[in-house]
Amino acid sequence: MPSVPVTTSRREQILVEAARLFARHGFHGVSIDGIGAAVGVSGPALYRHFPSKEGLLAEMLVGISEHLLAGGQERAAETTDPVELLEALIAFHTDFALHQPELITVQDRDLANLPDAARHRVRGLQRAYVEVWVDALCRAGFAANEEAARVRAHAAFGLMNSTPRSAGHTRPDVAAPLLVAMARAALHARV
Amino acid sequence: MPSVPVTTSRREQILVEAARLFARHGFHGVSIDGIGAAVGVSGPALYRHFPSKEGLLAEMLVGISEHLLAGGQERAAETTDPVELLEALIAFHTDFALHQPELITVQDRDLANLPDAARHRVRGLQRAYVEVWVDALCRAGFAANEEAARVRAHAAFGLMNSTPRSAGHTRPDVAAPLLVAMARAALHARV
DNA sequence: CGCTCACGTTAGTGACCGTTCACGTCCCCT
DNA sequence: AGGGGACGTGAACGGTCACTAACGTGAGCG
Repeated sequence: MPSVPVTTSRREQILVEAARLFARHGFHGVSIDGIGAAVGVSGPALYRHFPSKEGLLAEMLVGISEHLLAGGQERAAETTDPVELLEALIAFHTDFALHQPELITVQDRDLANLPDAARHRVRGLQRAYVEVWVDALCRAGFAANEEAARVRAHAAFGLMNSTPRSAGHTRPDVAAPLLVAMARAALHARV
Repeated sequence: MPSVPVTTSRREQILVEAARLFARHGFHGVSIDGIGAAVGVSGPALYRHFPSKEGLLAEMLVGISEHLLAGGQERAAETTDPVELLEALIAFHTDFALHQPELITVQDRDLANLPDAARHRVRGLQRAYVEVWVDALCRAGFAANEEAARVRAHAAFGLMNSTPRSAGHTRPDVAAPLLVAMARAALHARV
């Protein structure tokens, strides 16, 4: 019983291939026909599955934000000790960044291309995810105040999300412990 | 005698405003007319100063890469001790990222939109800049091999380049020491 | 003065692209 | 059997946009 469904629906195929293309060429650098071709159908067939090109992007980015927030909240619910929680958050986020580099890339490059409603939705989810980190950082005593905690959290994201830049050259199993150690050291660092 | 020229040429105006617009909306999300309007002329006047929209982007990205490489090589020439050199590189890069967040954003988001020749040029310059860091990291004993050093360097860039995400909310003079301390800790971290 | 050249302007033009339309096909369900 | 819905196709449409063309203007200068 595999953790990934054996029969990948057309919808999911489209989402996966679109993510790859968006990551490589940017939202506006990819055409509807291009996405269709990548999944073996052509052109306007996408409109059987998504309301528009922007709607496709919206589903992608909302999905990512929800996944991250859910993972963060799950760890926060399981772990009371803030230092331990940070450790779990680092492991979770690093794992995601290493296994889904395209999603990471699209997430912070093409947010601006979302229609207003979806963009606000994603921003809200992202803010909530950041708050999980900020709360842990404050409770752990690693940040003087929330502003500093936010800077630290974003810096850690930047660090862990660097994988799309150095991956391809590097196997995930060698990069992972390195990134985890670096993120931990950065978050613990006294200024 | 100001360090910034009093009379900003039209060319420079265009480069500055285009950087702001590209950072906010992405290369394909900004029209020639939009750039013109931002500098008070309209539309195709740009072609008096740049051969094409892609040429404008090329000049921008090549300029950034050259600036970073020059700064890195300068520090490397002045400093023999590798740990000290890393300190200088961190200060240099953090300062750039904090004061030019738009350039940082465009640099790693719109590389793919360059024509082939310019893109290879920029990639070469970036590689050379990374090599300055990799060399220092290896000599300092902070990385087991060049592969690990490259991962570390990219992770540090991601950390320092996070400023566009958390800036706007945060004054540079409070973020700077924090980012420097985090980058140092991350680079020194034992795995 | 009159030539030139740097710098603008407005009005096209051709290409691309998101989206819609009219139509076909195959499977499922009563 | 047959009807309907899910899914796909190719053709057309409308808008946007990079880029070009034709033209204007004013400053430097012999």
